[in-house]
Amino acid sequence: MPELPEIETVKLQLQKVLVGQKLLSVSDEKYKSLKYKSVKEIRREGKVFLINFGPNLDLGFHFKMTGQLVYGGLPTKHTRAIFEFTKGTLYFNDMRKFGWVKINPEFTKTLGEDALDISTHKFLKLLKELRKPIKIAIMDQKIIAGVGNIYANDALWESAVNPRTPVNQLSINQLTNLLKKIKLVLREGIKYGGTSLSDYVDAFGKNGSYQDHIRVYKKHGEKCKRCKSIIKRIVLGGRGTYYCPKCQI
DNA sequence: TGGAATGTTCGGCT
DNA sequence: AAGCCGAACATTCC
Repeated sequence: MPELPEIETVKLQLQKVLVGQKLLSVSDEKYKSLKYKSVKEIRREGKVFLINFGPNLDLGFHFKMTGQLVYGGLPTKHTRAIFEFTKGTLYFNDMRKFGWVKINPEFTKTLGEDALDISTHKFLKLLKELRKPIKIAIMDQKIIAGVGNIYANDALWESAVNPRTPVNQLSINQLTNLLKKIKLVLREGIKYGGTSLSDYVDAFGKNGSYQDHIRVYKKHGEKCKRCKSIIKRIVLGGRGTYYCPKCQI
């Protein structure tokens, strides 16, 4: 469950059911130090999901491409870790095995400020000297944390900026507006419970519905919702990139 | 069959 | 230094 809105959706759901519960059993020895401890807090840092069991004791999950964190039900063919709490069981499923589950992951220390929280001032300061394409910059987790391919494509379409434009060629106004649009599409993603195009399901195994509101991601060959030109696909930084060649200059 | 897939990291080249 | 590219991770789907 890849990007910020999907992790945030799971976070909001599990906050309601997991806080206060005691961890009774774990599927792997490496998590045994958490046994019989209670969940103090659930939080999200960028695309990382964290369960806190006390001072400096977090269980962190990264879903990478196909991870799922499902509360209740039964294990599946792709279940990689199981955490049994007093009132229910949490399954970490990951078909492609790129994801990870770690105690106190160091990875979170490398993350930039959260995409939903970063100020315009800080965003401009971090970006304005860069010469790399704007899409690469906003997906760089060390710069801002949480934006992945779907929402990066859609935010760039919303702000009418070409994904390939070098950051230092964008005006202050364009960058300011882009940050607004990044936050807008992320909030919309959360509102719709995330994007379920392939593997993502929420903490109760249900699909999100942002896929019904996507602007350009994977829409190549279709008409732009703004100007009716045909959406184009290119590859940028090794990732599929979708944009309107007419209104995203 | 080949290519692509919501993420991240690493090595190598310019 | 900064940026770019391809490969790697493992698996499925079209």
